[in-house]
Amino acid sequence: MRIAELSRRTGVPIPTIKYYMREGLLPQGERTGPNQARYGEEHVRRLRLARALVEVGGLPVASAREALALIFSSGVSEFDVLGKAQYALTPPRERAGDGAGDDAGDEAAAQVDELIARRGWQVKPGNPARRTLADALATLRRLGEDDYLDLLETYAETAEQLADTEVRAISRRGDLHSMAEAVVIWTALGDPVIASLRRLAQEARAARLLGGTAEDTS
Amino acid sequence: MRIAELSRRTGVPIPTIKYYMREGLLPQGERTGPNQARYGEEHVRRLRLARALVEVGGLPVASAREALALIFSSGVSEFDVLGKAQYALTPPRERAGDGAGDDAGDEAAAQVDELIARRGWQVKPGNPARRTLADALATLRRLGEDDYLDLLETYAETAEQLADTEVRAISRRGDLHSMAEAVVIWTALGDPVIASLRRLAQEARAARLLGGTAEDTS
DNA sequence: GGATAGCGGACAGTGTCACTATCTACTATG
DNA sequence: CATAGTAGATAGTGACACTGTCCGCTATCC
Repeated sequence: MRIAELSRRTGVPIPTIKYYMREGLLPQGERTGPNQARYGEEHVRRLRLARALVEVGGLPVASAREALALIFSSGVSEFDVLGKAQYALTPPRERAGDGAGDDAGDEAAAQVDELIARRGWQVKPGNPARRTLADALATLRRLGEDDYLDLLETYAETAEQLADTEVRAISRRGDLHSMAEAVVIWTALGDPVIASLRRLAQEARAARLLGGTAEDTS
Repeated sequence: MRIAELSRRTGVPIPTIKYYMREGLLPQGERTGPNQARYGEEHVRRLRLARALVEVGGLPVASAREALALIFSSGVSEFDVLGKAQYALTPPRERAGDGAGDDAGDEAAAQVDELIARRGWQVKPGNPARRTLADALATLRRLGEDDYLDLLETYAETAEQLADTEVRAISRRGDLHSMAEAVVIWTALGDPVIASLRRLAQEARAARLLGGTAEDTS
């Protein structure tokens, strides 16, 4: 198949496909001449995947490249697919702002460690989610929301349930490639799915508790 | 207080503060002369909030403005704080790509409606989370992950638990202003907190189930 | 009272990011 | 052999979130 068909089948404009190739999200097609190449089903799949990560998952192109490289490489064992995917999928974050004499950050980091230990979780010290979580907690604390501890407990409990179901579902996959793919897809797309469901459930619960009606306020 | 102190106390550079004022995230200070103004505690609080929404919550500046306007206005009843906050906090999304003969979108939208109905949730038809969720599900379907139904059920269940705890916590706040603030903060910052916890729990669960160790793979 | 630092406001500039457009030389196909 | 399509290179675009600079004025310290 040539590039026009690749574009038609995926809905991605040709210039964008070329851009993705330049950026390493897609490999070159099989060359048949100085200005001709052929693309196969793997290109279709990989392009769809790239599009999903960038558009729905909101990943930066560089992170999508990492994630795709992970999926379509052969050097991963099932023991570190997940870790590597998490590294690839977490866009780099700069150190959060250090105001004057601000120790909220350190306290939050300690709190994260404590939470992980208390739950009996085995988490690598380099997992970027530690940092993200600590940053968010530090911010919460700076905003005076220091009564977040019970909410955090609920969140952690909930996250455990999610992770349990997810890891079980993933481990049912046959081959390693399919597992890696599922890990990336669900890590990246699970976030918006969960966020949406949370909002929907919030509105429903609020309507019930506060007696609001289902009228549109727009 | 003058702008230098405002900057010092919040860690936000002066040019950025000026920019936020231009963009309506912060109101003008109380003028004391043609080129002098005074800022109060409310400015500090509002600036910290703005910063948190943009930096940690990842909101576009325009959405942060909406959310702040909601908090610091008086015309909201407790019945629609949540709905309005959700509208304000959901960055506008364009219609997802329509490839050739693609009905995954419609099917996904129907699936969302069905899920909401089955759960007995009362959700306004205009809630933007419907669209986000439908888009994500459609993408999943296009990627061939059509076995997501049981996972979705777990997610929905989980979201309900979260929402229950959250709405209860919010409704314990005294005044409406504090409620509005909490809704915005927790809606925006809850997402990264939950996402991080999910990743941490995933790694822990995976280590347990697949027998991975806690070595660093970096 | 004069030097210095800081201020508010306007406006232009910067860096990043994800594309998008154009051009050239070449190829496939009716 | 005319037309449409192609690969690859390079430059341009538009959105976004700042950031820098300048002006005329003010506050404050010696």
